[in-house]
Amino acid sequence: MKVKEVADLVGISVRTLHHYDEIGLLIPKNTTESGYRLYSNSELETLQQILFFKELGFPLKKIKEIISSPSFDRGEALALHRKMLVEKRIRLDKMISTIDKTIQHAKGEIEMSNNEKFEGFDFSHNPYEQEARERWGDKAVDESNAKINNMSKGERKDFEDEFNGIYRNLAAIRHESPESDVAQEGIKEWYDFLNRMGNYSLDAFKGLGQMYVDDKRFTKNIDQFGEGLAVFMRDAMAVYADRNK
Amino acid sequence: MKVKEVADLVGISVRTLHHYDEIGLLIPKNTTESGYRLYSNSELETLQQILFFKELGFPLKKIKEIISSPSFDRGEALALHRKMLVEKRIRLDKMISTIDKTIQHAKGEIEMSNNEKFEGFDFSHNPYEQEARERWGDKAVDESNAKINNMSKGERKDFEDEFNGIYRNLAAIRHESPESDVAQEGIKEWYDFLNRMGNYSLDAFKGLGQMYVDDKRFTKNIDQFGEGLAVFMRDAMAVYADRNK
DNA sequence: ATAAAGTATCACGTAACGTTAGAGTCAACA
DNA sequence: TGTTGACTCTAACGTTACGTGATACTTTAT
Repeated sequence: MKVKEVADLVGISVRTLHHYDEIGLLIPKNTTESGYRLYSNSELETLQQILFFKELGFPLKKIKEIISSPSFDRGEALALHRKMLVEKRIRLDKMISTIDKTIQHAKGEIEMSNNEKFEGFDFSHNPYEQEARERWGDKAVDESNAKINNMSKGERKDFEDEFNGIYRNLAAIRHESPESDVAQEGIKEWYDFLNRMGNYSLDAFKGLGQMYVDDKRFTKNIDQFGEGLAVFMRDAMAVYADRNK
Repeated sequence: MKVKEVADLVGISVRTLHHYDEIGLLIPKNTTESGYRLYSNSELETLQQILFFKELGFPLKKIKEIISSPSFDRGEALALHRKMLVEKRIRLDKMISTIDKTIQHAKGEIEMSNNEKFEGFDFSHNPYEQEARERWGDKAVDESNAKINNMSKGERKDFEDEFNGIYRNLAAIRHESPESDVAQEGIKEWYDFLNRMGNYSLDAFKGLGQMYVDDKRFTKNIDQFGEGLAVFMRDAMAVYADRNK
């Protein structure tokens, strides 16, 4: 399919497709001899994913990261999309009921607090970030665990090997400065690994690091690999998060 | 209330409030001696309206026009908001069912056409424009009539006087060129008048003009004010629409 | 075969803020 | 009562996600 066909099908502009090509978000692999972009069926599916993420308020840069990640799992993404769309609908319902209340309020039928007037509006920045923050505490761990529990024995072994490998590596370099290249490379591995499990924003990642120190259960587990590793990781994770946002 | 209180309450940034002040969308009437912005309760309500319109995808410029219009009716706006939010929820439901289908499709359980893959995504530009387009045919007229029927006798008289005045003026200048200043000024009056009734986009306005000629019932009515007025209005309306978008 | 419609690549424009930067303000605490 | 620390101001440049031409080539329709 050529640009305009695609654009009309999904209700976006040709310029938008050009733009997605420019920034490397959706580059059609095929072109005619004359240089016309040709979109395959699979590229249409990717476009669908992109639009889902967009509807959920993700910036294009993030979308690119997500879908071009080798660990990107279409099925998982679809499930997440569904979940977030449902949440969005809940918010919409709240807004509708807020309007109904406001209409009554305008008629002088009921009282309304300032807080009530804005129910459903508190998208504090980004719904995804909100999700991420919810995952800070235990959710992320729970979800990771659930994922691990669903693995076959072989998969689990591979997983644990990789996990331990990263930790051992970090333990080995824990006396370096958290800003050093070697530390940042090690922590990047950790970040990438985590993002193959759950979905961590940089803020969430930073918060997670803080938790390694604040929550003694974590500290204890982590420091088994080497005394002071938790503190080192927290610092390196903070540096990593600040540098990459 | 001071900026940050407001910002935190509604979940937007302080910068956003500053911005709304800069562009004249929401200027707090009160300030402390030291120049701190102070938001009153009524300004909070205006902010609520602004955020509703924003959620519906209106650009700030349009929002400013709407809420600062002397004919802006809070009650009517709330009703419209409600309607559009419900529509948006319907679209969300479609997207959710599209996802469900896609998940099944991914499992190889069902077939899916390209069109199906994008159901719920066809926000061809702006949901508001869609509404406007729906109103082209008769809806606008119906709604205007409904509004007129709800008027008191005095109001209706004023309304008819203004209406007739505009038409008589247009009839008087119908031999000028549709591009002339005098024609464009006359047609602007008509556009403004209509927008005090319903809500016409420029495209809708242009389409309405075309209808004046296509639909003989309209032509007949309009030409009572002067032979050829319908055609003149259609042309002038098209020019006006094209120039102002 | 010639216009109309589609496509391509620059490249500048725009909307709605984000993000410093530098400086004044205010309540609270030592 | 001096000094933080949280908040506020204005000013101005940066950013995201395209919009909007301008100019030139290609394909489709008549």
